[in-house]
Amino acid sequence: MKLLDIGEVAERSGVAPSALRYYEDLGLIASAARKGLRRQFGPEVLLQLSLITLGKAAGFSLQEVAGMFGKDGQPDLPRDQLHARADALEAQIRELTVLKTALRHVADCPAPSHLECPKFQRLLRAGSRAGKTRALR
Amino acid sequence: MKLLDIGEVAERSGVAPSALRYYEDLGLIASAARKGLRRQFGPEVLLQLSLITLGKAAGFSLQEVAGMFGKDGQPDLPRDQLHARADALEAQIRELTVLKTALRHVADCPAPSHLECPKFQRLLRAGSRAGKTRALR
DNA sequence: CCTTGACCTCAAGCTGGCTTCAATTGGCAG
DNA sequence: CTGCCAATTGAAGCCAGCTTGAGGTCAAGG
Repeated sequence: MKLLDIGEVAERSGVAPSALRYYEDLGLIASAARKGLRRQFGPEVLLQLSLITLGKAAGFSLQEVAGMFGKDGQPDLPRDQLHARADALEAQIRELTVLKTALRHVADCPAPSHLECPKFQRLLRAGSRAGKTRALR
Repeated sequence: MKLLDIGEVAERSGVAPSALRYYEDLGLIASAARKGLRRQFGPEVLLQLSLITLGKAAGFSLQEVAGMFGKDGQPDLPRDQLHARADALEAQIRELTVLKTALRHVADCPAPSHLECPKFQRLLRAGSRAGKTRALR
């Protein structure tokens, strides 16, 4: 098994070395060994980093990502909790969709004041309902 | 037109008074008047706050939200930029969908190691591609 | 008129997620 | 063997987005 220098991991994953060390501190990833002082990472960290990056992009904190997938990339949570996460994601997706629609509406609707446009208001109300649902997590 | 005390706005919108003052500092909302020292808000701030809350939930910074909708709730950006925003949102939605699918897969697939499951790897690669696209904004 | 309590301002503090810096170590090419 | 250059550590710093605290104001009810 070939091991990777932190610099190489950084380059391949697009994650800065300082961030990688930070992740290691937090226990999100683990280095396989040391060569002298230097961390040597196994190739699997690249996949784990994809997972982390994806989770972050999805708006989860590092702690939350760590909770979903242990540092081995295995799920740490029971199935029902994972599904609950997925449900929360679905809710967030609905919210984003509302915002997207609202944005396109604003871009296209020639009404003078959007805050008074009934269509727009409906969109917003839908959004705030979604927000409340999501607040539960 | 009836004006609202900051406490009432807080209660109705679910946004803390301190946050409301902070938003005002940033120019995201404006108080219509003062009664003595006390801010008096027009009722339209409630709608504006929906917008702000929605934008935040969608992962935009306050600055970005401010850019999408001025403090009057009117679009501040030219149409094409608004559409560009909407496109970015669509990309983010795709990412979230990938994560959601990955999560459900992890919850349901009985494979011993997900990082080695081909289905899962495909999901992740799709996700990292999306991530690169989105990095452009 | 006096008290109460919601509001005010300004400054400092906090969390998350890193980055930067200074001082040091050590792998490896020549 | 030498010297370079990448990597190491620990502490400090930075930004966003608020919250908290101290000390002050004032509108309204009794």
